[in-house]
Amino acid sequence: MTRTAARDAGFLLRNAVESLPEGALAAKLDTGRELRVKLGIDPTAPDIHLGHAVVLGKLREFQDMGNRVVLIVGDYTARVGDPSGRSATRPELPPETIDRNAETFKAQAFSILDPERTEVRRNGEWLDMAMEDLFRLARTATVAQLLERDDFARRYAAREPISVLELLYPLLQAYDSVAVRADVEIGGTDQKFNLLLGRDVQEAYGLEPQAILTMPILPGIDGVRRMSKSLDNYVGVAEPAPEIFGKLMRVPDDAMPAYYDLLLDGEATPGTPVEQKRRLAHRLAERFHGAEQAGLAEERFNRLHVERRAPEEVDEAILPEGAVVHLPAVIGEAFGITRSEARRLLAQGGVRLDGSPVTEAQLDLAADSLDGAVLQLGKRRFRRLRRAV
RNA sequence: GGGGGGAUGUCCGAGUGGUUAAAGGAGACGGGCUGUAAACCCGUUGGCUAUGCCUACGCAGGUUCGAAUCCUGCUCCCCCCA
Repeated sequence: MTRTAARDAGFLLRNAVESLPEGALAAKLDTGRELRVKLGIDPTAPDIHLGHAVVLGKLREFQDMGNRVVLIVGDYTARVGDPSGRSATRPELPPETIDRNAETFKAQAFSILDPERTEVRRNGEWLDMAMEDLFRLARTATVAQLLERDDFARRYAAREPISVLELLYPLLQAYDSVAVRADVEIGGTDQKFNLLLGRDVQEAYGLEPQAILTMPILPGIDGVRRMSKSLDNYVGVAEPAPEIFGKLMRVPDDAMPAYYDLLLDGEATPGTPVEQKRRLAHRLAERFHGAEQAGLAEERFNRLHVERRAPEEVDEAILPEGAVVHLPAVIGEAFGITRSEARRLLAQGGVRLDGSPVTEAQLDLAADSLDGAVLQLGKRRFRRLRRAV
């Protein structure tokens, strides 16, 4: 074993959960050849978020050591739905949605990965196989083995439905490893079972089994559950800088260390919690949008939440026609909420016009008086009103 | 093939003929406070041409003055036996 290989392996493992089998990763690195490091992502939602960024960041490290990343866009497996960590069967997605997501996904992934050392593949290339080939694949595992998996075991015990299709999912993912001849496969800890199964299946197909590497799961901005689009607790890497900044400012204080560990490489975190969080928000906004945008995002945040003023740039909303307009209707139109919601917000003092709270008594207003005014909903939703032309 | 259980609002989950737009919780939103869109406290949470009206408890019918609650058919799900 060369010292470089051992050192690289140590570096790669520093913030990982585990790599199996023991020593396999170092041995692969020791071969000195360009390794094929696989990551599969199902484009069930269009955006890459910080949870993905953790794993993609790890792949980038592999690339920087001269290895090749094989990014598998699971256009085919997305139609099955990964049951990992799920308590229920996923809804089916129409193929057009999957295609669209896949494209956005690829583009966003390159904000982290080095395109020169990345091979992007869609697993529809090989998973759209003949029944005969599926038989061969299906023979490589038993039902008992598949039911070993945590989530299956739990759902089975709780008498919740598990479709045969879902049961098949891990095998399909495993077959990806065969198809691309992966040397290493990366995933979150929730992927451990699938990753390990990849080894068995590769062996069954006469290939050298991959080493696996699992990364911790990044908590979402609720600080509790995993970051995920469907739980709506995510920060997308393609979101505007002010969104990234603001969302990160609301992660609970005690979830901050996880973010620092996994996204900022365990960088030291001096200062009070607010200062730490500001730095976290700034650094990540900067990573995806550059220093200037990050600075502007922070200024905007200060303006909104420290100084309590409207931002400089406010989207416009057109007033309904007529000399007199009904405020709930204006609010509803401008922010895309129902009029009933607008009325409730009014009742709760959540609506301001040019900074002053609006009371329920003033529901019908002259359109002229509203032209150019800034309508505010809560602390952070603003629209500048314009008369209909 | 036989038997049993279930489907409730964004989600989970009460409710078995009448103050039920439907308990409770989660989430979300608003307000207060502040060190942040943290924490904590309070409130709101179907829609609307709004002191009222409309829609809603898997789907379609029916019984009744009145149904989420009873009956019939259908769809889907779960369990047990074979």
